[in-house]
Amino acid sequence: MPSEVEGRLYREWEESGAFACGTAAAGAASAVGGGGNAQPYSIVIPPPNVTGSLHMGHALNNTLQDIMIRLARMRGRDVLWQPGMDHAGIATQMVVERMLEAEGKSRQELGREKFIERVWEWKDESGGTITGQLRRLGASCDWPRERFTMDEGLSKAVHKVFVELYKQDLIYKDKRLVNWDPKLKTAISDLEVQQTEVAGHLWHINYPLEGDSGRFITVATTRPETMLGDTAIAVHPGDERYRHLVGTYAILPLVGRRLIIVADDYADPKQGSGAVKITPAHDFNDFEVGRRHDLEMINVLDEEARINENAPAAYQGLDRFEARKKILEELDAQGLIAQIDDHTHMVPCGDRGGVPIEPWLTEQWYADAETLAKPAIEAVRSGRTKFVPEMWAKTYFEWMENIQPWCISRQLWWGHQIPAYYGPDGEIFVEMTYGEVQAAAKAHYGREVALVQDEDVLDTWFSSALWPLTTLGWPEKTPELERYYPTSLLVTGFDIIFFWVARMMMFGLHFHDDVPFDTVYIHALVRDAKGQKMSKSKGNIIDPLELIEKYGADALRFTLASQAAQGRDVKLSEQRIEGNRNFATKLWNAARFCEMNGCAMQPGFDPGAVTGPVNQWLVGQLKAAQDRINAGLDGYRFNEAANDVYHFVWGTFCDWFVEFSKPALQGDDGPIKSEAQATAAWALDAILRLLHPFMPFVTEELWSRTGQGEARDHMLVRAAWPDYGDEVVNEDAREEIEWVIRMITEIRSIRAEMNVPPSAKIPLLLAGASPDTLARLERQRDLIATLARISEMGEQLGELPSGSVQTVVDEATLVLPLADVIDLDQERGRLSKAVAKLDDQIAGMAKKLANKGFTDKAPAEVVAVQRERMAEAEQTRDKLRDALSRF
RNA sequence: GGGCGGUUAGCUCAGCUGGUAGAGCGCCUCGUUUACACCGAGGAGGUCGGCGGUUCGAAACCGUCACCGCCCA
Repeated sequence: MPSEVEGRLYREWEESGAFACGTAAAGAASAVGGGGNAQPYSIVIPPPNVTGSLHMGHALNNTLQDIMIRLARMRGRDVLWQPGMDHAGIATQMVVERMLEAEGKSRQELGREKFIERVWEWKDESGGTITGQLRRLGASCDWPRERFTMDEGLSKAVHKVFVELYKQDLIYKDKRLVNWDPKLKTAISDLEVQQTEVAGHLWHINYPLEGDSGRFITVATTRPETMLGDTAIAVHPGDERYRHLVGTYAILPLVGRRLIIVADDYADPKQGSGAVKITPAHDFNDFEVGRRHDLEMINVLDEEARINENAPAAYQGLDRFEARKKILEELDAQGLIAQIDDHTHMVPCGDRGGVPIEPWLTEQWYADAETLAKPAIEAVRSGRTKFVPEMWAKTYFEWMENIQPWCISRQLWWGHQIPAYYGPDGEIFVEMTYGEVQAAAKAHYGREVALVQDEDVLDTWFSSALWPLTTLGWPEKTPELERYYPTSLLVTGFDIIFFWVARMMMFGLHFHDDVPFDTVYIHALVRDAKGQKMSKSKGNIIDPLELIEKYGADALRFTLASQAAQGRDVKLSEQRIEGNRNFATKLWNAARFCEMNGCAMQPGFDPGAVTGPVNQWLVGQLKAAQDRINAGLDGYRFNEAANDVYHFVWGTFCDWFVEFSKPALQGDDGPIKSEAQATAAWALDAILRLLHPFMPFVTEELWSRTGQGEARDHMLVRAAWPDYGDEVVNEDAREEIEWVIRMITEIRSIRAEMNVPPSAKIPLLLAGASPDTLARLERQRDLIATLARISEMGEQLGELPSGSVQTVVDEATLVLPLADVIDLDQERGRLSKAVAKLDDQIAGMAKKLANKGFTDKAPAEVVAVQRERMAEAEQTRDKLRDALSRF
């Protein structure tokens, strides 16, 4: 479908208010007794970064959300899909800084205020990119409700949350080691640190023992430069080699500081020499050792990870890696390097800046995650919020139960500035308004004093943690909050369970006393066709917009949905998208066929009242497909639902029903023809509905084109989801048509194997057929004749003609007199092969049935089915053997 | 080191609560017919990673090993 059509349809949807919450589907309204009482169904979008553009992960994520949203809308629910964007502190600031850099400027030159203005300009400029792209994908968000994490209302909510948590002692300031990104010059949380494997070295360094310069204690390190901050050496308390040294001192080379040798469990006797240097200000483990032994903490790095004034002058100002080099040279010159091993180890790197982070001693703001996590853990344990697939709950628990204090301050400019003010002596004042801050300060000091606001901003995730609340208007008691919270579903990737899902759970429960969502559906990663993670450096990024351009949004959506099996990554190949584009084309052509044959929707058409077996069969098949699609979507098994609709449309409707109906449709006017037309139109209509959540564009376009005569009074997006009950199913028709399909398939197979030219019509005779079968044959002879290219057909009485090909369908033997075309040897081979195969099967089944354990213990119906199958197989085998014996 | 996934047709993967395997693509053969060659018909192709166990019965459940991947240290 050309993209202009998609664009036009999207505009029509949007302009008609089809995506607005607060109204139930027009078509479904009657079914639920009026839109006003419709049950709410809500999803908040994972807010994309303002500077972002649509990547494959977004495409998958939003396709799945849109499928559920459109489904709910058609089911008559009052649907809200809440859109919006995230200010994405670090990421956005980096983008703008890079732009400044290109202009030869820096943010420091610009100053904070001007810089933020600049970021807002950039936000206004690029912020609409991704929402435009989401529209291209077909995402049916309630756009007028779009929010941004730095909107006034949302910022006020963030402020309120900070103040309340502060007053509840759940936010506090602390001086401890943080993950410091020396490139971005900010603290980051544990989650933003990525462990990267690096092939490095393990240097064994001799530290002279005090008072005995000829003797050494050897320590091993991967980071020699940190030795400048060493304040102790630790050995294991049980380590006999060093017991006598505990409490004595070593001398730090290059610096000359006395290092006490302490006994601590942290030292692993099996690791290296068993003695480990302790740098409390630059290593998380050493920090703990330092606390236990009351060691001095010497910070030797500045904010850009250069050696600072606490180190010997020779090293000051050197970058950490230059310092390492120089230190090693110097140690080597002094003969203090005992050994160098190649050593592969993990180096912590900032996920944004990409450079190794430094554990650095600074004062930062922390949230007491442990306290906040408790109710959030309980809510998942008790099932108030369910994870799908369930496995992810384990991941959630694992992290939540070992949660660390959450560092929420960032040394950035773009974000929510921390609403804490400092008095002249550093006293902290945190209040809702500046007036209250001033009042509190005055009360504290007894006079007006100058106050300074904290320079730092909050972690981006602090505000997105409030997303389900704030987008609905919290802290105001809005009708939306009342109606749509808790939301029905959250759809997101596993990579942000910790960053986002967990924190929304904490804040939702803490501030609104309820979980933010009923169900959390976690989808997989989209990889390339080879299963590789897509990344810029690998150059294997597939751009969803290019694919949409090339194959249409429907094809991309359908492909993503059909590949979204739970618990497995999506491997996206263009070939598959092409195949699904073909599927859309197939549907288009089928609709065209219906149109050409005058298939128009009949007002008041009752699918349960059709009389033709083909029509009855189709109705039943559609109802079965509807049930499977419902089951798939209700269980979030998108792949199953997609495959079910695919097979119904292509396999059942196009391949069989359309072919079956051709004689009627192309025949004379009359009740048979008009029922075929009405049934086809009805089925196509139901197909458009069932397929709409997956392929909204092509279905909407066809819907508008198939309204013949009678104008559609609403668009498909607002139509009712099919909901047929068992009363439309006709079992007799199903059996009869399935038999016809078996007959045709069998004859076609024989024809192909016997190389009967497709143009040749051949006669068909049935031997040993029951009266029921003969009656069926009579009723369905036209279908069989047309689709299997049969000239004449009838019952075979008496002796079977020689030189005929025989095969078996149920109890009947099909006799195809093909004396002139068959190759006797070939036919003999075919029959023997078939007989041998059946013999094998029969032997297996006989063995099973002879097993007393099976007949006694297996459920009766399983045994019965087995007996039946065996009898059928035997019957078929005997008939084929009989045919073989005639050669 | 701890945890979690995966291993099924040439490729990519389905197979939900155990009853002897499916799809798409690819491949081979054929192609009459005004919906569609982005198509139709037919076909080939699998000891369901190895071993052991539970069971009347295991691709599915349990154990174990091998290999691959992810997360956390």
